[in-house]
Amino acid sequence: MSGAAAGPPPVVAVVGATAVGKSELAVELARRIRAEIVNADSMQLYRGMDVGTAKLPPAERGGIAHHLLDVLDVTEEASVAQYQADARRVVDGLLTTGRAVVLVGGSGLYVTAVLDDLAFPGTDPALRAQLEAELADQGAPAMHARLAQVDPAAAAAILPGNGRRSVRAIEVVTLTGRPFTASLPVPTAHYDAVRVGLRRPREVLDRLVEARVARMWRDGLVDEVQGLVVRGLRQGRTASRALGYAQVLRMLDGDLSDEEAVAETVRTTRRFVRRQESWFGRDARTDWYDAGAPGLLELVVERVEQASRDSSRPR
RNA sequence: GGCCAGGUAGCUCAGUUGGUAGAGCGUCCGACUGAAAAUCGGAAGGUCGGCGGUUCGACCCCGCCCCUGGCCA
Repeated sequence: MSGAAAGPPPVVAVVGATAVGKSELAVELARRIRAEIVNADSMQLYRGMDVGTAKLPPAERGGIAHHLLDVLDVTEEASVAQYQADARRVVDGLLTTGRAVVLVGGSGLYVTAVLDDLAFPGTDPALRAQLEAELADQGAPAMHARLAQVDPAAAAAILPGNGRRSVRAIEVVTLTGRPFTASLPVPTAHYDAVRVGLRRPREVLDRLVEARVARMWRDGLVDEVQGLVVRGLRQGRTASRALGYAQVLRMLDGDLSDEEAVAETVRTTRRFVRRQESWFGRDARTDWYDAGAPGLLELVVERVEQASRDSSRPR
């Protein structure tokens, strides 16, 4: 034991499906390792989207600074590339001042964008709009066929029915003159992070989701959405599609009854949970923990400290 | 007790000149580079209520029975 302050402060990522308990663990962990928290949840970026995103209320943040929460207006479009730049800036700033980081969130691509080396090719709003109009007009298979002509490899990796991805690929090829990387590369770490994955049995998670959605309704999600409509939620391309928000909007339009909106939100959230597990589950660098197990915090703290010792040890 | 309508995938239901069954949702699995709480794909799953009969062959036609709902007594 040669005292503290050997290696660089740790970067810890807490990942896992919705409602598994990431936010709470992140706060406890941050207190223990004297870290600050960086949000990696695409919808918690929005100001005013609190109830429906299960954003931790300030009173429950344990005095820990939370970064990249409430940084977007509901009318602004979220973007991974923008998020990546912001998050990297925040993380680098913290590390520079010797502060540890807990990155927490359920948006898989966002987490990857921060932690791994991933460069996003540019975008062009006008071109994008034009391609999207063509997609709406001609359909996904037509766009895919077009992609096949300019970038056969990308076309092979993108399914014909997926118009969105075909459009983006065509955009990138047109803009850069280079092929679009349609398959995720073998990850190269940008930060030497400890990845803490939280999981629970499906049946448990499904019940938690159900309970969470019911609580959101009780806690005033409908009022929250009505307030956000005034601030332009309907015009917000990304925000208006958030789970729960999209369903309440349809309810306000009379397309769904109250009960149907709740049921639909539960249904789509469960689907989302499965996608999250699919995304996070394949990263072999993640250490998985049963989120319901006693002593979870100690296990995770131990893991982080061990990682710190390893990285400060001369090689 | 009589009449009518039903009984097909976990759920809701399609399925006519009789040729061993489909959809949506759910479930499981997966893809994913500027909307990612988005977008898209694959798979599993059925003694077609039961037993007989007609037929080369029955989810389909005939008979009996069971179950559900409704109407009439």
